[in-house]
Amino acid sequence: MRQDERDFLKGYDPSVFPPAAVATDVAVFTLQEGKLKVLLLLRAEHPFQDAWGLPGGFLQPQEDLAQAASRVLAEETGARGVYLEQLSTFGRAGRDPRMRVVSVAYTAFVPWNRVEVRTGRRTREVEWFPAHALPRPLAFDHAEILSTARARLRAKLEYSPVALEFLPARFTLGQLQGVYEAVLGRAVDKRNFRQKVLKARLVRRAPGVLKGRHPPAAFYEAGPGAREGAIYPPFRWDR
Amino acid sequence: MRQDERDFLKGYDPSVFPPAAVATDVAVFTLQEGKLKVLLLLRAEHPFQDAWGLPGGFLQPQEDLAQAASRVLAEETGARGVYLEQLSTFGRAGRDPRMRVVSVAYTAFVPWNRVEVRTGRRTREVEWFPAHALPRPLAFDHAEILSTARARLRAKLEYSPVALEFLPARFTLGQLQGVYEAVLGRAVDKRNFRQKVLKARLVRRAPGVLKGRHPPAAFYEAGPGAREGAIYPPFRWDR
DNA sequence: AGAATAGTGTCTCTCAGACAATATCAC
DNA sequence: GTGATATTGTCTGAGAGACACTATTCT
Repeated sequence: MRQDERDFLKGYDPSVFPPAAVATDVAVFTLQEGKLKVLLLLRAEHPFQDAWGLPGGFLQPQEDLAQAASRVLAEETGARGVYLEQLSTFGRAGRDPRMRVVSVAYTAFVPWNRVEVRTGRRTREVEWFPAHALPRPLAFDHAEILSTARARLRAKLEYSPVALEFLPARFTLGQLQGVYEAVLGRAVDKRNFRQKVLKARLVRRAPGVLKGRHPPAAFYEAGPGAREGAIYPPFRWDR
Repeated sequence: MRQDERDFLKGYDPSVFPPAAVATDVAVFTLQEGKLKVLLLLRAEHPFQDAWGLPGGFLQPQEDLAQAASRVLAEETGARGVYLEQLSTFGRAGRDPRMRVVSVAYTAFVPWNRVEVRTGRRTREVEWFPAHALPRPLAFDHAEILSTARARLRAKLEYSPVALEFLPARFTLGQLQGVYEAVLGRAVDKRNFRQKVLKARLVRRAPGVLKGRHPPAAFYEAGPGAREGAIYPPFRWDR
């Protein structure tokens, strides 16, 4: 071994790497029947066996954090191809009864019915719960993670095009308005809403109409103002 | 051992906790001579010996993440009593040549001269660098952490009272405007600026004036509109 | 016919941003 | 006196938000 190689390794001392496992938890939101819902699973194994919790698991050696989150989500719930965004990291000592675990939480927003959900590994059941009626108690500090995630979602709604992530490529303005109303938890004025999303170029007309139980509604799609986390003009509706 | 205790431990299997160390890195910003600066240290040990990098270190067994960040910052730079905010977590495989390390990054914004900085553990020098003239290369992925931190700072400036964190309890409007100009990197109109911060109640008049090299400037302090991360009316100045 | 939703326009008020001249203090 | 900074007000244009009625489709 050459001198420079020895120097290189000099900084490695196992005693400076105290044991803390790295995990990831994933909060997936969707909109179903006009309500904001979260994907939870009934845990089949300890700890917190038989409690509901977020999909989660440990980081594997060669995996990036986002990859781990994506893999864990797929393994435990079957949901694939979901775009995940890092939320925050939770590492309170004692949050996992087994040992010190630091968990990097991710969130996702998906159109209802775009993800296939099934019961997976370490899981007894997988189910969408209304965000305002979660089962209690949740495993670990998952209640805290979820409340952080909801706060982030509400904030992002006002300055980013997140709302579109809940919808398929083509949607009606009524559906889009429904997303805002469900997340914000209040009604918004239809005329102001339409005027604003169109002026901001958040959406633009797409071909076709949705024939529904009543008058046909025009389809819209993401507009040029909705490019990847853009939309600086903040959105606020009514009071 | 009782059955329930055995059940409890059943979930513990060392093989599911692959070795990844948890670390923390801290990006401290300040304003000095009208320029945004970052606190860096010259590393005295491997890896990246003799390169500049952020203060950082490993999580200790009983420590919360924020505590670890605070301790590491104090040990390596002497800065104490700094309010830290979690930024994001960086965990790309290979970001540390020794082993897999996941780092939870924190940021802080401090008034120039409110922190005592000195050379500390594992450190050869500690110095403030202008944010737009950083030494290269930086250790690990610290360049990426810093650019994320700067982006976050710029965003927060517009909808939160972060700017006040760079200033002492009493300050002049000229100083406050200087913070905005340094972070945004452009000039803002003095009249619009004053009108806006006062109308938004971000600041209010404090007793006294600052006698300087020229006309005395009135002191101001944080106003009722500046309570902990509030200020929803987004700030934008000029173009 | 009735229920449910789609679609549409105007007004007011507030705020963002452009813009310039005078007073004060230290040297 | 000079240089540097403090302080002050008005106008215009854009956007937020309040507000109500008609048309369509399905049952």
